[in-house]
Amino acid sequence: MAQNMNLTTGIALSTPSIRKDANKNTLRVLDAAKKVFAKNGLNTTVEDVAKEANVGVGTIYRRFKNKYHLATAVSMDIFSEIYEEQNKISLTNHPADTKLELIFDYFTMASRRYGKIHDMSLQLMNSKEIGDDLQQLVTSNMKKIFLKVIIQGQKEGLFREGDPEVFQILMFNMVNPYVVYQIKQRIPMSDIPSYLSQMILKGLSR
Amino acid sequence: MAQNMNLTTGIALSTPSIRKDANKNTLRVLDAAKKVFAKNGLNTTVEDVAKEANVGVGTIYRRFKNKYHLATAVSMDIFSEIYEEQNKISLTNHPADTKLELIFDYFTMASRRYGKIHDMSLQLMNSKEIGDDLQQLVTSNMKKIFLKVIIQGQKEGLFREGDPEVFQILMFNMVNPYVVYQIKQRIPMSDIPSYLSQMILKGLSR
Amino acid sequence: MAQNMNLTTGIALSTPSIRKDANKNTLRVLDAAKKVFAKNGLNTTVEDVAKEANVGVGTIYRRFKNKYHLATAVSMDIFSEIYEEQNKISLTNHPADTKLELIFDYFTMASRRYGKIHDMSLQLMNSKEIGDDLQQLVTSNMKKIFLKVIIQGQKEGLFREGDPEVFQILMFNMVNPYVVYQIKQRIPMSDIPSYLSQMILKGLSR
Amino acid sequence: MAQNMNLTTGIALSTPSIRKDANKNTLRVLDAAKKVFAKNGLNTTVEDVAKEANVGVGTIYRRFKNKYHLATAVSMDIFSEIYEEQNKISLTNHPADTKLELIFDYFTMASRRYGKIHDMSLQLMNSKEIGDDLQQLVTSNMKKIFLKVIIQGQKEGLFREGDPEVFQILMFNMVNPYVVYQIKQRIPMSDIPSYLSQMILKGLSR
DNA sequence: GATGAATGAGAGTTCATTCAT
DNA sequence: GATGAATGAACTCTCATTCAT
Repeated sequence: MAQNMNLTTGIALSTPSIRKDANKNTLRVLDAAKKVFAKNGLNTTVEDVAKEANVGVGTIYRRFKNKYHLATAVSMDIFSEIYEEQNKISLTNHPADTKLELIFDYFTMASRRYGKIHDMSLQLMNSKEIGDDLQQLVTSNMKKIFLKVIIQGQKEGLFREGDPEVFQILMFNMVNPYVVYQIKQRIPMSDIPSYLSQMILKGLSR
Repeated sequence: MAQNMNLTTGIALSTPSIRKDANKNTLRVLDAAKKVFAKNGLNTTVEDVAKEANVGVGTIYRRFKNKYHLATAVSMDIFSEIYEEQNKISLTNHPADTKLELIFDYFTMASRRYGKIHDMSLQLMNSKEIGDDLQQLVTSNMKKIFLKVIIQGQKEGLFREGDPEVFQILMFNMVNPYVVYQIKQRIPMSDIPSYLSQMILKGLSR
Repeated sequence: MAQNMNLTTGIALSTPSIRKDANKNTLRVLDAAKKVFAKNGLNTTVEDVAKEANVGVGTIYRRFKNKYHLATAVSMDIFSEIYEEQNKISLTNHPADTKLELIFDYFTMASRRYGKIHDMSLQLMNSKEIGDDLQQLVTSNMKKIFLKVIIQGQKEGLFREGDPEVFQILMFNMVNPYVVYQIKQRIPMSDIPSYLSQMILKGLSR
Repeated sequence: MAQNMNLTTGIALSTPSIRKDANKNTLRVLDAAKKVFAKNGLNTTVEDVAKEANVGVGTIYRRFKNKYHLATAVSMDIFSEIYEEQNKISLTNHPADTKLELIFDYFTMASRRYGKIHDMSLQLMNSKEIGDDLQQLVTSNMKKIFLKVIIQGQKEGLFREGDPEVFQILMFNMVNPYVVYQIKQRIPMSDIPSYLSQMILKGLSR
């Protein structure tokens, strides 16, 4: 339980989703925060969130220890969402390369939809003090999916040998807001996932 | 060739001065800024830089219009350094794949050495208002090298077809501080470049 | 009879005083600001005001967008007060010359009592960007009273012909802190209003 | 000598004009300062003046003790200029009312031409610490002319009785930048002096 | 529990003045 | 004498966090 203790007021999470057992106000705050963080990243002020959520700032601080915990919760919420979708994909019967293609397709879209949150999450994850829970979620859960598919691909003879964890890191980081932002100025959004997955699939191929 | 050879680029952003001692001070500020930005990224305060440089804050503002201009100058300085090295590599007679390997080797090392500056630079480049000069340097110069090598590789039949600019974006972003930070917790630093370049070379191969 | 009495029960202003529906703390800030601005004019620092009001600077910025808005509020508050008194006078049945005498009497006293605020207000009013509200109050309301009385006097045959607006400007500016400051070094304060009004009444007489 | 010691480096002034005996650089600074103070008032920075004068800031500080002494010198220079002209007028054979008209004519024009300097001068004169020299010039010299003409007028039976000094103060303050600024939005510049002098002549008349 | 006013540390920036060259 | 780089106190303004109601 301790390991999955969430960031708010100690509600244990049995799964990555913070939304379960969350009280109504927590959800309002979370959704509002998602909106404003997507727009402004970590520069968002707590008051902005409060306004968007139609609650007082005090309410936010009752639910979340501080601004960074809130930001982390938002990140976790979104990554949970992505995780669940990707998990579904990983459980299908497709070959590894198809799975990766689908996974990237979804990831790219999400990365775009959530604006500066992806970026923000990376910042949080790399700031030792507060990034642990997020680290946990992404590492333990999300990355496991990438890993599973990579290993599957290696077994299927589709991907070359090499440390699957490192491959996973490369892939995970290949789709980031900067990449999406820059590529979309060259080619249509809809083509981005295919470029990405081809690059990765080729990169992994023997 | 000396450590300060390439500082001209960063200095271009500063208020030029006829006096030798003034420029010397600009270098002191720039070097100090490099140090503290590497450690703290954009969260660095101007006073931190001043302390590190043993100058008053006013001196910094005499040289650089504001904090972001200073940060940009630092970024440009470092990217210039990287650029020059990569340019040398690109001018050799190696085949495209070897060149990329060497380029990534150097890039990875630099990315690691300069800590949060790489990250900071990405932030700056993607913040329209202040990132223009940096954009310019990286886009016009550095990326051109990637581009040249990619096109060379395509001509040599080593790399597959596709928009070279997009490939270049993918490659450019593939080596970033998060990747390096995470990978180095799995494998020895010295192995990172080879993983990266293999991934990319494969990714580009026909 | 308290200082604020007339603000709640007095004649309604079309440009309302900020004191209405202002909460307790806003009034504390406003009163403190009045005190220190009277002493130091626009050189006053926000922290000075905060200290005098026994509140944090943040409180001031919560109430007033910036220092100039605060200064404007102070000016408006004082001019509102003066306006109300002058308005009362203008509504009496006295002949125009008597009215002017009374109006100037009050104006002179107020100008003296509020020290550098009168001067500050002039500065604010003539600084296009921030002086609009103040401009509005003074122009639309206060000056109208002068105007009304001047026109009345012209009708009564007491004052000579000429653009009443220009007369009004001359009168409005004739009573200013510099004048009062200098005259009071020559003659007793109590004699100042009579000198002023005689000068003006003569100046207007046919 | 002490009484007329000027503000710069102790050069004694035999007349109100600071320009006499002033070295070349002092004049350059003075003229530059006149230009920028006219535009920006006391907000002008010393560096602005230095740039306009094409000298270093150090040179300014060699010539003038500090910024306020420079501002005072500028004010004195301009008032000296006005003084000299008014003095000429006062020495003619016109009756007092004509003289006043001419004096005001010139004063109004000068007030307009020198932009924010008039305002600045008033500020300086009323700031006990630094305004003494200026006070001196204006009081001892300039105001004497007003005074002389007023007394002449009283003798000629043109003006009513009353403390001439107070009249002089009223007149001196009646022409100020705010008045001119506001009136010129109502009537043509060329009409302003006549309005002013009529107001004053009437105001003084018996 | 909810609110949002109050707090005040802290950041960026300016500029009068000094002083080494 | 002249220069202008350096200084740092001072100022404005922001915003995460607290706490009385």
